[in-house]
Amino acid sequence: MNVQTTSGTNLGDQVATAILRMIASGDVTPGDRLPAERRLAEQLNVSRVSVRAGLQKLKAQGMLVSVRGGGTRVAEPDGRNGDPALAALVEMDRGSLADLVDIRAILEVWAVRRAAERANEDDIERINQLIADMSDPEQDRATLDVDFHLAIAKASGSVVYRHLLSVIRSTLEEMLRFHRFELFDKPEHDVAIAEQHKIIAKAISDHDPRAAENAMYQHLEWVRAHYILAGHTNQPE
Amino acid sequence: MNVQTTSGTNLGDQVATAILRMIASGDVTPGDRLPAERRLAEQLNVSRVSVRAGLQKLKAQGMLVSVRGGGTRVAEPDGRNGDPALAALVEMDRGSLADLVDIRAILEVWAVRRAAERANEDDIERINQLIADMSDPEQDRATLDVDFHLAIAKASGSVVYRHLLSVIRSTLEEMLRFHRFELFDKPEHDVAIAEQHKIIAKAISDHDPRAAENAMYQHLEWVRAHYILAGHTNQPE
DNA sequence: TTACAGAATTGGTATTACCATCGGTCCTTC
DNA sequence: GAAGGACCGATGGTAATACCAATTCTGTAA
Repeated sequence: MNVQTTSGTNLGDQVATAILRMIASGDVTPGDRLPAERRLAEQLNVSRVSVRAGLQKLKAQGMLVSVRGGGTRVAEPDGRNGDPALAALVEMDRGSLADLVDIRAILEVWAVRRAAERANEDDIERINQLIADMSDPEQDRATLDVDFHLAIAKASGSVVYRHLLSVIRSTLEEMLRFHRFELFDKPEHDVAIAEQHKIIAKAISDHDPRAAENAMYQHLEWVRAHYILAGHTNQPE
Repeated sequence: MNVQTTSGTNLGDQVATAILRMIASGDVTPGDRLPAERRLAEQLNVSRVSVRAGLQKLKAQGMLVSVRGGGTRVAEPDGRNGDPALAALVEMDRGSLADLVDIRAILEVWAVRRAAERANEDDIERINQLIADMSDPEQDRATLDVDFHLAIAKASGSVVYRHLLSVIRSTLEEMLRFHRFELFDKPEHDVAIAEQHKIIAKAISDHDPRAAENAMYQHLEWVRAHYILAGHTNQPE
């Protein structure tokens, strides 16, 4: 096979699109190991240098993972890393942190409406299971909270949303961690949050988009008021 | 200088962080040309292969731009290209194209509300100027339409929003172009769109967030009905 | 001063070689 | 027969060298 059939200016990019095609066409699925570099070089009729250039491009985007001696595999769609450019922007302009929280909120509201519309039995079961787990004092609250929102993301049935959310979420977490925001975990808050989560879960189970949207909005407003931006204004320092 | 001082497992990543440091410290600013690959290899005491690996990582993230014979430069924070991972997702699941349009819509609604709240004199003047230009048959409609939305993005005063929008927009355009969607440019549509734009512009000028939000929502619904998804369902082919 | 030709610089590709790590095979041992 | 370990091949990572293609710089001539 000759790689020249693909468009692009340099060979590395052409190799990247060739690999991308393999993934898009389903020849290799997440978790699969793709052909060795030397073999790819032979198949695509380019040098190993160019193959590595193409692979490195995809690895930098988090689509592939290589391990020395073990091969190169297609990464799971989850666990994508954040957008470095976005992180840089937020870093340069601290005020935009509030915007990021804001935008994430409207995306979550959108997602929960979709989830109420499209959620299947498995999704609903998963969500209700998480709600039940929250009554268990043994479980870790923070993890359950994240899982709850991830379950909604999955129930929304939109890979695009899941991707955008993961990008925003990781950037958000990175920034919050970097600036040492304290997320005071008061026990009385858990009760309120658990109650809000229950309302959201019920709306999804009932397939009531309007109610779900509303409940999520209320929840996020509550969280914003009590946690992240408590005492912080929107002004750049 | 020895690059071993930086953390990381492979040399390419260490080179990348070294370059990142140069940018972060202000040694090189956007637009500047950084040292040639051979020189970097010498300075960092690694081979040119490793230098290229590091540079390619940053280039894949859109932070650097190389031109054969011209050198490698730090990219401007604006003009970032889209998210390849997002494009790949949409490519794999054509149905998510509708989601992308949907999400862009709610982001635009959010932005126009912010614009109505925060727009300053310059922003409003710019927007009204574009509205005026739309009456000029000499001007290119498509360009003006894009500029109009960009002007609103700027007026929103959120760099985060501008970044996310540019990511989504470029992916959207890439997909639409790739699948050869026809954007029928009927003259009678121009009149309707111009009218909708005027309403949006007025709401921003009046600093009326509610009205702006509403007008933008109406506009995007109209566009969706008449253009992009006309005759296309949410089913993968 | 301007215009152009040529040299030097720079990123892109190919080839070759070797190292570090992982995976599976095969042999030993109990 | 099963368990453990040594071994060897495969694979990704790094290096050195050479050459190509495109750009940029430079010096000369008009």
